[in-house]
Amino acid sequence: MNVRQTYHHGDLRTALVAEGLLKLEQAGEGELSLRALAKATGVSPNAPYRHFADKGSLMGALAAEGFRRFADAVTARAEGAGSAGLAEAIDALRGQARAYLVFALANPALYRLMFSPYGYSLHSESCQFEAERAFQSLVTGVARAQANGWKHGQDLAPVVLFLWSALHGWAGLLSDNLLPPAVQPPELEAWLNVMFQESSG
Amino acid sequence: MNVRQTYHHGDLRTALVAEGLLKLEQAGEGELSLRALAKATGVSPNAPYRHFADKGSLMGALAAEGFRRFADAVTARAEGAGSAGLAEAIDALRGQARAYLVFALANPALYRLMFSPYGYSLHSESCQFEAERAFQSLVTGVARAQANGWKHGQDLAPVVLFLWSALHGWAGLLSDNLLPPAVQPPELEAWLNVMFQESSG
DNA sequence: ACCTGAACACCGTTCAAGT
DNA sequence: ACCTGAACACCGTTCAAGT
Repeated sequence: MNVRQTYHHGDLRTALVAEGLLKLEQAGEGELSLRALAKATGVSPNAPYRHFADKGSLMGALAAEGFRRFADAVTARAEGAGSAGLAEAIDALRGQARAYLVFALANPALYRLMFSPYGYSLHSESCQFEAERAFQSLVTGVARAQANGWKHGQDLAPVVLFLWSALHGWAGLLSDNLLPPAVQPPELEAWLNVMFQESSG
Repeated sequence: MNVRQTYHHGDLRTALVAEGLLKLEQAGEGELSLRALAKATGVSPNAPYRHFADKGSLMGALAAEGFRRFADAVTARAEGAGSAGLAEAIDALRGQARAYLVFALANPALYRLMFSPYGYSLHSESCQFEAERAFQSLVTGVARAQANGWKHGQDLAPVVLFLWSALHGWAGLLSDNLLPPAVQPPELEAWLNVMFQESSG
């Protein structure tokens, strides 16, 4: 993007990350190459290697920024609720679930990168930290709901991991376009009801 | 693998698919290149193009074989149960869920390919057909459980898609190694209990 | 009809060299 | 310390040519 006059870029690292986040949602992860990113920031094909050990590290930096925003989005919804009762605890947890899916569906390529099987997040300490922050926020939300009687009598861990599975799975099925052609996706609230509403309603 | 004496291979298409399925679980999707596959079957780099339009079509053929096995695994568990009652209906559905996860965790790279965001399954009609077969089996299972009172009062579609989300998500979280380092995955049955067991148990 | 060989435009990555 | 240029070993894909 930038045409550069000086020999040194100035802040190539930041520029690469910014350009990467941009291109990610425009073109998808498959199109995201080191060389193209270098070209877009007006720099030679191997200049990125002064700032990142390899492509995986650059991807890790993008994922880290993703996890930062993601953790903010998921924890923001958890603040409001005290321990007032079952309805409030479930409402708060439901809000977190909603925030999770809204983020994933608004940033599908970034979400995919964050949870990619290639383990980019292992390249970045801050990934681990931010991912843990988001996860703990879910744990807290579930624990509060359970303390008020929701899914009573089950261990905390399986309930948290089941809820996370459902969120992760729905994010993937929708944003990867995996539903059979004839299937109309339900409203988000109807989908959430399966987890959070009494079945007799 | 094969050293060939004749100019024509004989059944290159089958050989490529077989070799592909082998390499997939050995090396993962990232390592699966057209050229390497051609080399492994003892054929020139572009011989595959006589049998597949492009790499996506070859991947589609692998995914198709995956969906065939997958649909078999998931439907096999659905046969046994008549409409004897709630416990039997839930047991049957739970069996399908178990079969789903056992398949996904036994063939992680194949499962990933089948549900990859790159839409390989769109290249193959048989993918769509077999995927639909597996999906309908889930729909039937959920409908039978609902007819017996499970998740009563909710629409069929959201319940099916919620269950599928949870299965798809758990398969991904486990096989892509996405759990935070400190988190011990629960037993499969404990995880299934969150969906299928009364919370007061 | 099926396969080979050479070529093209891309990759990630490395190494010597420039400022 | 940061960047360039040329090179290497890979890709997917195409096109002319061989059997």
